[in-house]
Amino acid sequence: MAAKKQPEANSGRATSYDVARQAGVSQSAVSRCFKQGASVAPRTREKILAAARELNYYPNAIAQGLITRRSNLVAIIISNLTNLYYPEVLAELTQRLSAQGIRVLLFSLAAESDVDEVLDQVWRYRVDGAIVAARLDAQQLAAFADRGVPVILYNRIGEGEPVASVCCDSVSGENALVDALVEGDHHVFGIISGPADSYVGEERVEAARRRLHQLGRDCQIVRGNFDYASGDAALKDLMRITDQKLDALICANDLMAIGAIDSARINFGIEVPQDLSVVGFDGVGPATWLAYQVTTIRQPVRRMTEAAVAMLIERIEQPGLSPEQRLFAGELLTGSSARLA
Amino acid sequence: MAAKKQPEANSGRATSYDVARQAGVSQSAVSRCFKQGASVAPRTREKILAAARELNYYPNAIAQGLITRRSNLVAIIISNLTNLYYPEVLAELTQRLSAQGIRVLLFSLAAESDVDEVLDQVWRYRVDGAIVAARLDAQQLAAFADRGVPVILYNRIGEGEPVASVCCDSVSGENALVDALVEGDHHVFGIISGPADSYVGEERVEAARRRLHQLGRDCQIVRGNFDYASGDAALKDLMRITDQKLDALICANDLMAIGAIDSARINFGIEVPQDLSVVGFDGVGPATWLAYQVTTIRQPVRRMTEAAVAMLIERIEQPGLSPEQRLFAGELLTGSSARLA
DNA sequence: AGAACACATTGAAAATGATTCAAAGCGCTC
DNA sequence: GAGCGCTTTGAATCATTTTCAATGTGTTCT
Repeated sequence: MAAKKQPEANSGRATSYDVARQAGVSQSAVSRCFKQGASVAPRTREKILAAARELNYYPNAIAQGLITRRSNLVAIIISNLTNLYYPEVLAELTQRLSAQGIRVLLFSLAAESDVDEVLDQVWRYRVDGAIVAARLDAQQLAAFADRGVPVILYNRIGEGEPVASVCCDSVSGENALVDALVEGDHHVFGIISGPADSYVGEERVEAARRRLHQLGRDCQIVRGNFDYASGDAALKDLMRITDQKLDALICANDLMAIGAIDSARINFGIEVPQDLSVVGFDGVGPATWLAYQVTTIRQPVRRMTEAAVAMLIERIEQPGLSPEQRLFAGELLTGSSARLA
Repeated sequence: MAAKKQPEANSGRATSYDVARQAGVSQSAVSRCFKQGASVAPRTREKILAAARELNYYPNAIAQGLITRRSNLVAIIISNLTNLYYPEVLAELTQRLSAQGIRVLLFSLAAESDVDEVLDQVWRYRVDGAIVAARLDAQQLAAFADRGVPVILYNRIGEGEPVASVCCDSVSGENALVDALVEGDHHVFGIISGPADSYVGEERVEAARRRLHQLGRDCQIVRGNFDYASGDAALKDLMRITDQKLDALICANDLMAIGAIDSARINFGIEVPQDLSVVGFDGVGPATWLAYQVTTIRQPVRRMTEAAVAMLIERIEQPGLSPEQRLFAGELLTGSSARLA
């Protein structure tokens, strides 16, 4: 007796048959007992639950998934987790999905080109849906559509194909930033872009450039890659190639804005915002740190993730739903990294 | 003909039976064809692969998991994703596990007390193993052991139970920091701790306190909670309660060190490191930013994640393995936030 | 009271999509 | 034609859901 360790007869974990035997009912009764809204007599239910507790029984989600064709798994495909903006998004998404009884299968890409390799795994696991914050080409989007796996794109829209998406509006955000800078009487503009393959990066830069153009301002664009070091490097580039004295710097995200601010202050002895105004995008944690207080656009992460999860679940439950695109306006955060009117 | 959209006959995705029919072989042949090292004649393999390609067939990992009792899923349970240190760890872990053909089921906890709720799901999905960077009590650890699910604790050790773990050595790290500060002729020490329920937080503070004591130095400890704002707040507390002029500040992580540095400089006009030396722990991204260059202990994230994944896979494959504890020494990063000898 | 009926419970069995083992098939050689 | 590999097939298995028919239970009507 004392020698026997595991409570269930078999070596492994208990199955619904074990519970059924223990409770003296049929296996299907056990199944119904764990299913919401199935008809089981109160007395039977109690017996079964007692047996289940005793045997430490937990329904096998794998077997459930096989028969119901619902894995209750959602793939989250995210390109660079290290970007300070994404951890917050990821945490929000997983917690919200969890609350809906959905599990997250995480795919973190080192490079965008890995996406095909992870898709292979996405298909194999028969996920119910996917939230993607990485670049998908038309063919990959079509693959999702063919398989009837709903996708929500996060901060990007389907290029070519119509796909459901949740985005923070780059255009209105950059407009607000540019307008504020122009009203603040800035004249020589620089832009630090994101990496070439970044959707939001290109979108933000293009929006800023266009608005500047509308307002009769010219600008110098240099490429960054969203990280701190590239903000520093890009500022150095700008200082080298700009003949007039740089006045205002628009960065495609906060991290580069911070890199540029540090670089200006420390490498060039430029006062921010007195001599140079710097604005970013995202509203990540460090943007609000005392040393920076970046003037930026804060993405409404909570509302966006909430929308993404809600839209995904809707589409899992009603496959035919139209590819709605939800655009959220960011909030202009007036920090002290820019001299505004 | 043109009206027929999906290549497979059924509505959904193709199964091995569909492929078998298409290729004119038995279903088990298809199975073997997708299994590494099974014997299939070259001609048959080709026929099958062609059929599979045509039908867009991907083996159903759910069904595989059911029969093989290997889900190829590993749970990663992580307490606060927003701590700047964890995204890097998470990205490394998922990529390394991916490379080994293992998928990540992510559980992100808002509070440590949620752990029981996610464990329920962990059991249901029959994960092959788990990597946990959250507090597990003896009972929860026992539950893993009972089910034969190997666990690797990340940056914490099993309290009571012996469990496999991968840690960065707090003691040697804090010793190095304290020694450097003492040699740098500091006298009035402050410590900002982590939240009460943080394992590493307590460990680091205790190690620092003990070393200071050994060297005949006293210290004032105030509580923080690992985030930037709490570094600021804790510094304010310290300034209020310390009667002598604070000389050296030891923070349980970099984020609080950065908060304290900003607060000292901006709220109190204290020069860092001239008037106050600040040290942290982790070696996260912002620690190396130009504005901070925190003197800290950098955790060898790559080696640690590599070890965690390797240990986990070993234990999945050989269930009996002993609960090894691997301790990694961090590297002292001599920044410019502390005045050292 | 007894029959008829609605209705909640229950259990047997099929189905889900793979792996795997024993047994049969096939192409050779001797 | 027996013997020997290598392939291939058929059947059993994994743990669940779900359908369908059967059983029981209580209510109402005559």
